Amino acid sequence: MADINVSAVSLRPSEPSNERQAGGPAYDLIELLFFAYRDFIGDADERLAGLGFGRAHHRVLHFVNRHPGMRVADLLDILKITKQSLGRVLRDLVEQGYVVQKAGQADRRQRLLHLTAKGETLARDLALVQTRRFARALHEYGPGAREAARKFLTAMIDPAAREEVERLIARAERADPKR
Amino acid sequence: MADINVSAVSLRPSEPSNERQAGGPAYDLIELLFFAYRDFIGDADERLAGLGFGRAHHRVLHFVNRHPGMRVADLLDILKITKQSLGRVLRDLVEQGYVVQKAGQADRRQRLLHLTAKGETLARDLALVQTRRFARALHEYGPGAREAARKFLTAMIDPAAREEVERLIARAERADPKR
DNA sequence: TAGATATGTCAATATGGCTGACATAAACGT
DNA sequence: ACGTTTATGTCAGCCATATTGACATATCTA
Repeated sequence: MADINVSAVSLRPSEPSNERQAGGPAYDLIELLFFAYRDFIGDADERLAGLGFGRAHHRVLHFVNRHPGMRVADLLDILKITKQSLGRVLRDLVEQGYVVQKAGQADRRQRLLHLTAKGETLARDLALVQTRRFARALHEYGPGAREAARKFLTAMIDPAAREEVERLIARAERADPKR
Repeated sequence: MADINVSAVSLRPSEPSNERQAGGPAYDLIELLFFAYRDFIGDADERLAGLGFGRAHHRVLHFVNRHPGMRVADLLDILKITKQSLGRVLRDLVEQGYVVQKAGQADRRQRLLHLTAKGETLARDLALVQTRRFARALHEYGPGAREAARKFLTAMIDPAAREEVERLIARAERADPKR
């Protein structure tokens, strides 16, 4: 592999040569993100497994909690899965009393999604263990750490999707400005 | 949900009240990490799909590339999957000439894993698109960004697993100090 | 030589994705 | 008012990737 660094991208162009080499794949970061996400997800996985739920259920709980009254189509857009895949987990969640669907008042074709009290409790529990992980990771950095993390994670998202995600978050925060 | 913030964790204890409320779930960060990881993984997914490979193949390629000569048992430990699950993807990769297995010289029961030139090329290609994403996300921060990201991601990993991951990365970097 | 270890493989099962086809109800446009 | 589009649901079947338990083989180790 003589050309190992040919198409390399400089990670820190402003840094000359002191620490580590700037070119070449950032294997360490790739690996760390892999493990970080594995454990981040693992927090919730344990709790969910006890209820017979999987990650698909978690994602639905999360987004419905965060955007109460969202349409099924919105959820499909966000999760980028098919109606059929969503249908299965949504049915589980409705049958077991975590989610309710209410017909839209303006457009009665819509089945607007809401969590029940039971669903909200679970969603919050799941979010809190994950929040605790973020809190621990950001603890030692200064006051700007949270904003920095937010900016960094945003920059990791596809430019095409970024705006949409930012709008999504802004909307949720407007709806619930307390947190 | 009267007790909504009871078990909340402060994200920025040093920050009084200026920006956002410190208590309560960090829904924004949770969501951003979800999308960031989705897109991060998506970079490689596209490339892999063209070859008929999935994420399982990618993980094997990555870790074998990073730790040449690793044992099957080591890989099972890292990936936390079963022998049977690994077996399938490993067979694919061997049959299609991305991975070779060499009997250990000390212990001939071992089937030490190596990438072929073809495998190395693919592994590097995959790593480079992901590196580019990191580079873009860290670009605007200063020279310390890479180390900060590394520290942050490390802190996101389970304390129990952290040491092992750090050892893993350190070992790989010792073996390939150039990058 | 008797275990223990490293690996491989078989059969069966579960989850969570997918596609394509089709159904229903409601809204919308002309 | 009728036809089309939209929002949703559902059926049947397929695929990838994970699981467990059992068992086989080769090799090392005491």
